[in-house]
Amino acid sequence: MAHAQLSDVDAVTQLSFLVQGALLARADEDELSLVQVRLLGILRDRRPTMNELATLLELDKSSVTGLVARAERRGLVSRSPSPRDGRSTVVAPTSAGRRLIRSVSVRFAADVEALLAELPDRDRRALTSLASRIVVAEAHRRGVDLLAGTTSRARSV
Amino acid sequence: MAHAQLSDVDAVTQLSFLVQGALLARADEDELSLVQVRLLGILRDRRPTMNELATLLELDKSSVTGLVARAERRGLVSRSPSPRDGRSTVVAPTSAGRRLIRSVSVRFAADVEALLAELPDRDRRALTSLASRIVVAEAHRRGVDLLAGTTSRARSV
DNA sequence: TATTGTTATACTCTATAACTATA
DNA sequence: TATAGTTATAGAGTATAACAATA
Repeated sequence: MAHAQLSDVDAVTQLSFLVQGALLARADEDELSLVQVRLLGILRDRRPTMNELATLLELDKSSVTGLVARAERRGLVSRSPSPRDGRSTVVAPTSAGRRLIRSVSVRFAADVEALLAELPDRDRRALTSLASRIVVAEAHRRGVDLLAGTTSRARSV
Repeated sequence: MAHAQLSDVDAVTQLSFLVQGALLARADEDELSLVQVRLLGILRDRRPTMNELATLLELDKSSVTGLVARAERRGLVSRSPSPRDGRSTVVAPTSAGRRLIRSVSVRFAADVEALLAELPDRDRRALTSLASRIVVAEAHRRGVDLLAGTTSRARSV
C-alpha cells in the first residue's frame, strides 16, 4: 500500500510528540518531572537565584520555592545565601543532581538519534538543517540568542 | 555572522519544544490542560468507557475518574451508563466541549503553519516528508495504525 | 472470581495573597 | 518603598489501595 500521508501540521506535530514522549519517559525512569529536568538543566551552566529561576522557568516565585525545596529534599540541589544581596538565595546542583541530569540527557539524546536513524544519512542531515532553520528563525523573531544559554532549552534538555 | 549551528538532536528537540509550546499556549488560552485537550481530542471520534480512556490516555482509572469529573463539572463532557455493560460508563463530549477542542485545534494548527512558513515551499514540503517518514516508521515499529485513530494523536491534537 | 468504576489518601506542581527580611 | 523569598491556601493532576456493583 501507499503509506499513510500526513498533513504538514500532523507530521511535525506527531514528531514533536515522539520527541517529547522520549524525554518524559527518560525523565520518569529517574523519577524526575519535566520541570525538574528543566531545573537541573539550567543548573548545568548557571547558579541562579530563586528569582532568576522563576523567570527562566516562567513560574511564580512561590512555585519555585516548592520546586527547589523538593529537589533539595532529594539531595539534587542546594541553597545558599547570596554574598551579593542579603535577600537572595543562590541555587546550585549537587553532584547527585549533576549525575542525574547527565544520565537523562544521554539516554534522551540516544532516543532522538534512534528516531533520526530511520532516515538515511543524507535525509537525516536535510531534516536537521530544516529544523535548525526554523528554530533559529524563531529564536531571532523572539529576540533570543540561542548560544547564550538564556534558557534551559539552549542545550535542549 | 554564520548562524548558530545546532546538533541533530538539538535541532529536532528544540523544534519539538516550539510545537509543544504552541499547543500548551493555545490550550491555556481556553484554560485547558494538555490532558484535557487529549481527552476532548479522543472524544471527537469516540465514545469510550472510563476504562478505555484510561488505556488511551495511559492513566490509572482513578485518575480518569477525577479528570472526567472536572471536565463534566465544566460542562465539557457527559457521563452515561453503558447499555451493554452495567458496570461501564460511556463518556461523550458536550457541544461546548466540541467547540472548545475545535477552537484550540484550529489556532494550534495555524501556529504550526506559521513556524513552517519560515521555510520556502519546497523546503517546507521536504521537512514534512522527512518528519512523516519518521513518524510512520515509528508507528510501524510500535505496531500502531496511524489512520485507525487509535490514539488521540492520530489527528495530532 | 474478575472487571468497572469510585473513594480515600498522598504527593507533585501550580498560582494568589499575605507575610518577613533586606535593600 | 521596592524586591527576594517563604508560607498559607487552593486546585489540578497523578498514583496506590480499598471498596461497591456488576459480570
